[in-house]
Amino acid sequence: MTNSMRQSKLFTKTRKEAPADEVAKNAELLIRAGFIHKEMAGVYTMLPLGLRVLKKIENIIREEMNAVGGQEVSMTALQNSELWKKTNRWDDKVVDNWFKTKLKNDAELGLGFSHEEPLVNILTNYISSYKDLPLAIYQFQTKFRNELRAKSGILRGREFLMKDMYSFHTSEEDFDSFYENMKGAYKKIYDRIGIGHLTYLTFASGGVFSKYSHEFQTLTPAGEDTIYLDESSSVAVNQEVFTDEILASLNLEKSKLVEHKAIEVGNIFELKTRFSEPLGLIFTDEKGEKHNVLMGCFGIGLGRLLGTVAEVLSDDKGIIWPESIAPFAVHLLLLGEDEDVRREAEKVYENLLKNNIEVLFDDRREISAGEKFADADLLGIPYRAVVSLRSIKEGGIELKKRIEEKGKIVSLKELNLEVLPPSGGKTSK
RNA sequence: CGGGCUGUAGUAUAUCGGUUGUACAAGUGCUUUGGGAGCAUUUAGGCUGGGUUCGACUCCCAGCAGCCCGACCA
Repeated sequence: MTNSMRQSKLFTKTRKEAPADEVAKNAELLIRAGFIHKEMAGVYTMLPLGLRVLKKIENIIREEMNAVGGQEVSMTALQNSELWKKTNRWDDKVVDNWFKTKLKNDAELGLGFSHEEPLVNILTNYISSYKDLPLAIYQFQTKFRNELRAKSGILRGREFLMKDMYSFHTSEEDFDSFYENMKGAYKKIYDRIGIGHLTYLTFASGGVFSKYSHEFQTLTPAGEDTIYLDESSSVAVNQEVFTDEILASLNLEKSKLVEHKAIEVGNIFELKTRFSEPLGLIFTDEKGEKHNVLMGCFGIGLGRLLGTVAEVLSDDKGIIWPESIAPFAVHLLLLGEDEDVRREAEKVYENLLKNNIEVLFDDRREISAGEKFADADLLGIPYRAVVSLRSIKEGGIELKKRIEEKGKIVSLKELNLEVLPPSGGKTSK
């Protein structure tokens, strides 16, 4: 990914009007700002700016997955139906959101909505002893889900990029300790992406695999889920398991819980031997006895995360990207047609480039100052640096944070110091 | 999948059973340049297929597409 870009060369353009066919704020803002393009209902293309954000989210997740010992792979979207028949997940009555297709010879294929089956199948080639375990394997991969109804803009699509990790263990104890590590890793991800303060660990239904699962839910009225939050302990319960029995088991008092709408931004759960058994993923222990491998599954939808940030971190003028995932660190604006001012702005641009600071340079001619400001607010890049006759007269560059009302005049040197990425916030061990 | 609503230019909208109007965007020229500029000029539109009618973008039917509510959602 290039470090910088001239806005005059960027093929996307901002729009003043919201698209008529989007009601969700996340899609409305992301489309107006030119981050995404709607291909059809629930299917969105990533444009240059959106892709930059997505890649940054991906890298944050990758760092945290590697920190807990994850090994990255990339599995196929096309799925062998035979494997899924062995686990009884091929039938449309069992999994109703399959996209299926056929080879020329009429053999049936699926487009993966999840990847337990192929990964377990791969590992039967490599795991035979307790010495081969534990393992945690993950990927960033496009998932296909034939949703009956796509909705909420980019939050619930039919095709989306997902990080899915699968873990493999010899014992419940080993699984449990890894599961706790993953809770921590997920928390770090949400903190680093800038929605940690709104995101809560939530008890949810366990579906067919186990009694409960855990979701990470980000509070916003735009959410599809309803959760009940205990603010003192920061623990929440999804409406789907909101029963007296479960509240009691979690030591939660019903009267203290507050109802919220929330977006599910992550889901972690235990698989036990649901897939290792039918697919024959077996290890031999120290005594020479054979057992099915125990598994866990850990998912995060990246597009949904991007949409959640747009939904939650925005104002009436546009998006407000956190520095950690902003498409660029600085939005440099050149105002006016004065040649000296232009030379000065070019100098600032070159200097930021040299210092490896990601900058989007609005060098466009024939665009009014007001329009450039409106664009800057809409795109939501954390720092706005203005070079104009006025800023030069006042002694330099006007630097303003997206979240602030007023800017200040800084020198080129001060600009570099100010916009350098924060040193903290990297992966902690 | 049940229910409801909607399809007019690249975008957002208006009117109309009888030559579709406007704004923004785009092109050209001039002016303007600190909060989505001005003047002039040009380009560009009725989802698809049937039906009713002298005549359909408008009414009717079907299809397709989109949105909303519900159901569903490892």
